[in-house]
Amino acid sequence: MLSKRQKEILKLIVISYIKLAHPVPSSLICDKLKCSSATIRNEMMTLEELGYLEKTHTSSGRVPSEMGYRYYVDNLMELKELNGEDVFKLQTIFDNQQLELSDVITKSLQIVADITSYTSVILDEKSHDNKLKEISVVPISNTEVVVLVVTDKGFVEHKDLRLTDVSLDDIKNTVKLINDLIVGTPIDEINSKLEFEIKPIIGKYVKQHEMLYNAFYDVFQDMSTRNINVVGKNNIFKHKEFNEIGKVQDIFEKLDDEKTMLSINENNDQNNQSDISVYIGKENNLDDDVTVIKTNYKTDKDNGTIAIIGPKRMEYSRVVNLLDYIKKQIER
Amino acid sequence: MLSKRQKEILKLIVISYIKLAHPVPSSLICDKLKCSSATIRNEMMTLEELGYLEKTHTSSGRVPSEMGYRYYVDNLMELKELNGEDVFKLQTIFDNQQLELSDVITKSLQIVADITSYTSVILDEKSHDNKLKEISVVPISNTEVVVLVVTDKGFVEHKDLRLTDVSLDDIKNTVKLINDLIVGTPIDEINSKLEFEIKPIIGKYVKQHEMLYNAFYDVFQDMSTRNINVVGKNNIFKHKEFNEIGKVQDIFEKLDDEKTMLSINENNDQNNQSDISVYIGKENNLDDDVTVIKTNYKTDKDNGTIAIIGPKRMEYSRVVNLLDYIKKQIER
DNA sequence: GATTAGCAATCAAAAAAGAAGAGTGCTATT
DNA sequence: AATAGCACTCTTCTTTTTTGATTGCTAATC
Repeated sequence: MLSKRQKEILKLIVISYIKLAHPVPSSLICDKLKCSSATIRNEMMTLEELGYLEKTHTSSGRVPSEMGYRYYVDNLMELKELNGEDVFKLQTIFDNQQLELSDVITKSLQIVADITSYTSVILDEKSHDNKLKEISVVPISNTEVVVLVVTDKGFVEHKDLRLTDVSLDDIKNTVKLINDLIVGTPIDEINSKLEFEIKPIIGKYVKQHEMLYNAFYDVFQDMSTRNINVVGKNNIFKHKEFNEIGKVQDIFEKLDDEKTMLSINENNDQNNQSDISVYIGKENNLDDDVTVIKTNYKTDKDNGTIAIIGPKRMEYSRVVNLLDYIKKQIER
Repeated sequence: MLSKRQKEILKLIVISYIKLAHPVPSSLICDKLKCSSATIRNEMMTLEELGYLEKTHTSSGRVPSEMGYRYYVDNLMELKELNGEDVFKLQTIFDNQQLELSDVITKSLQIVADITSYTSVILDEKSHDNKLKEISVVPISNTEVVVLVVTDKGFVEHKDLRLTDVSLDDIKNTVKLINDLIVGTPIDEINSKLEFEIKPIIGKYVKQHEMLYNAFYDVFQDMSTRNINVVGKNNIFKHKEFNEIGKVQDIFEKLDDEKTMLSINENNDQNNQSDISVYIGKENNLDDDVTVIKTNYKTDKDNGTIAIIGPKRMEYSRVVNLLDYIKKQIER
């Protein structure tokens, strides 16, 4: 258990380090607390022994350890009101009634990336909980047809079919079959229905049924994959912890890697009242030198995760506030 | 006018420098030509005076100048057969009949980026020469409607409309109007027709006509913008000319900048038989340290530009060959 | 007259050495 | 328990030295 003064010192060190990006010397703390640097040094020593602080070399100031950041986030961080300017910039997005939900999310996280210099991530299940509403067929020439798939929440996907392989009638019949039999089915269950209910029937009377089946399979498959959107990647360059070319490359490659990015959504810890999770350094699967702050959102149309990635030396409270604000706004 | 031997030496220096990424010493050349290093040094001196070569410092080997690269590309480069392995990898894409054209282009340029370690760019006019084929309306709930716009070449765009603002009938009538009056119009001319032929009519009887007009305007606007697709950005990290963090950042920012990327398509020089253009260093608008090699393609569906971006020390002949091959394949 | 051998001169890059400064840990004192 | 004082450590910056690659020039050779 840390003493009150120890907490105070830890907090000041974390805050100073976030601001200055430089190991914090005892002198800097003793200015703010009314005691001498020697006293602070003693406390810093014990905080280091306890694992909350680290040194970069024997005679350097102190830097928060991951455990130190964790303690700060869990116990010391104050969530003040969101900065007025930040709110103002975001509000222009939320007030714009013209925008579709997905645009609102992207644009607001673009703004967060811009104002914080961190990197935003949006993971959404394009068609979570969407059900097939209607498939329509639009012939566009003698040799080509466009098939349009619409869900009950307004999500649309399309696919071109060439008539060299299948006849227009076969397509129309197949689509009618799908419309009759599996409209209303959730998107992620459609492909099994397609296989067991549609395929056997079209198999009988459609010549190139294999090809037709594959085309629809692809469309539905595509609809049920997750969307990954990373905004403000170039902000990575702005932080001094990533001033080494190999480091930046590493992170860029991870930001481009689907598996890694989808893993942001995985370890959902429930024990968090505000529903915003912070993963510091080794706690995330991305990179030991970054922190990921994320939250999930649910709307009647969509379901997804938004996250901010930055150096461990991140403005934790500001980012938590921003995410919280955005989450609430998009859930309205 | 360069002597035969001077050409030989320039060519060898360019090739060696491309391979070794290190100023080329006279000794390296005299191994290949049968004469002494002193002779080569003399020739190198005159080539430098003429502007084809440069030194990094007084006693360094020689590096091709931009003029040297230019001379190499215009006069010395041999376009041998495309490497069998390269062809093989690409062929798997072109042989796949299932893929849509845009996927074929993206995937083949993805492969080029992978095998060369350069960066690929695809600029396409989504709906170049596309004409409006049909607009259809799919109601998806009591409060929401999806409007689908399809062109004669199978390009699809959609837009969600909320019924809080406009009635379903108003939408249907407007769509009928558009279908009756401006189907067949090229996409990039539609918005002026929309303004002068549709807006006045709906203005009379639709309450929220402004909002409805804007919605359609947005869709068509969106359809007539150009698509920019950059593949293999992270390959930038792999070249030693970009081993400085500021340099990489610069290039990344340019690769993300629409204006800069669209400018790749601008200066079209016709005097090039093979239709493949090479812009070395200052010749391009991107960055003095890169070369851009590009070509335009035309198909019945689409019209666009593909380009490869790499260091000036680029495998010119290989890239030209690859682009030429891809261009021919997609134009089939 | 072109080519070559030989050699001093040049400069980058790497390694070593030195100087300055920031900040600590420890000890003795308040 | 808190503090003043000071030697010690280690980084960073600057300077010097060393090494090695490669050139340009001169004089000899083909």
